[in-house]
Amino acid sequence: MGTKERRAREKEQLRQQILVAARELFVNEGYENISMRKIANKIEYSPTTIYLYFKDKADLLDSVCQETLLNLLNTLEQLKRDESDPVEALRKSGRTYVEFGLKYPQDYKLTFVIRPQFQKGLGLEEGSVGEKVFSYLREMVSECIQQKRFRQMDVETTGQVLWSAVHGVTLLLIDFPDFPWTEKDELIDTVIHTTIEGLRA
Amino acid sequence: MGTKERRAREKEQLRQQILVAARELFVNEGYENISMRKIANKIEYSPTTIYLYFKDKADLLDSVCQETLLNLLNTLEQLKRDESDPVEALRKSGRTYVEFGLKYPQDYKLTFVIRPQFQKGLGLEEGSVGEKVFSYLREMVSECIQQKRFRQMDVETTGQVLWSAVHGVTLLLIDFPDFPWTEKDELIDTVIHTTIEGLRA
DNA sequence: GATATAATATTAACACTGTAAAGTTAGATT
DNA sequence: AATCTAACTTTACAGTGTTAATATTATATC
Repeated sequence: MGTKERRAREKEQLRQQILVAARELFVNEGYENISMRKIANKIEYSPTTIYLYFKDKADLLDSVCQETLLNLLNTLEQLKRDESDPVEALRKSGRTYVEFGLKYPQDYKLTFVIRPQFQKGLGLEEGSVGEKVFSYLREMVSECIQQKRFRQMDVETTGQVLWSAVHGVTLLLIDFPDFPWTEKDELIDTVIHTTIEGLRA
Repeated sequence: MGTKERRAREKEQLRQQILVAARELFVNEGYENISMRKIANKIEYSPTTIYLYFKDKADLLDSVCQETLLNLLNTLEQLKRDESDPVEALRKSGRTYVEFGLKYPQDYKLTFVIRPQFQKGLGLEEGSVGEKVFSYLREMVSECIQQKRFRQMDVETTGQVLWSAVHGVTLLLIDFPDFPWTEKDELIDTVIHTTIEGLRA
């Protein structure tokens, strides 16, 4: 009989329900302004039910962030296909990365800034989604170096330099929205362009 | 009579005492793990006394961060003097900035990541310490452009690109200490070097 | 020196937090 | 029909930021 399967499905459904509610609340009101009780209210369960699905609030955050990373990975991988020039591909990926961060600013902060504060292990372990995102970057960079479009530098270091640049501009734009930035798109393009020029052979 | 002055001095002393205690606790255990009661315990006053000196916890954080910015500004300005080559001066400033962030990682995060979450106005207003830090950067950049060592680009944009790079690498190193980074000093140098190369004329 | 005044600090309280432990209920298995 | 088990809730605890009311202390005035 399929009752066990149905039950398992229902359980997974509630888990998802919690995740959806938590993400929406975290994103709209900030992680520290959201209590387990508020999440519970939203899904119409008692607060402690959440603890049957997630170890604690940090674990719930963790799961929300895993989803965000998966989301980011999918967004990036949609690009990869149609592009012969590896440098151009990298530029586009950079833009997409920053745009993702700005489209979901709170998700981005949650994943790359808030979560590390609560969760020690950074979620970039072998086989994790985070690791896949970085692998994606590594491959593109590797291509650029192999085709001698970039200086013959360590692939890892090169990737990390690029990550620093896009991460930096993303966070600055998110955190200081009132700062008199250069027009946003221009700034993003310039950051990416400058970094890529600096890496050129 | 100097009693009024002495009183004012004493009041300022307690204010400082609170700030010192708050910074130490925030930095060692994280902003959200520190309660007003814990700060009060440390200085051996009742919790509500703090509210006579600071509007609320966010305001207290704000003041701590102002000090951090002043600290950063002083550290940077100590460099400025002895350096004829503006590009080299900029490189050194970049290194100093990142090193400052890594030396006081929690202070850095508090100032540039946590605070914006609570305090809307970013503390870069006219005449503020934050504004002075950015002015410092602007001047160095301006020098590089005027001497045609950099591309003839907008000074503001150029500064923002540099800020993105150093901010990015600083935060990544702080937030993901377990990531298999390239050797730290090498990474920092490469980030700064790459960005500067990308800006070169 | 006694008293009024102002500055400073404290106590008590409120509504809320994350979460552990124990209690309840509904459905499946025997 | 009795029992077991998984899912969920109730209750409780120790701690949170913050406000209002109160108490204490130090100074100024008489």
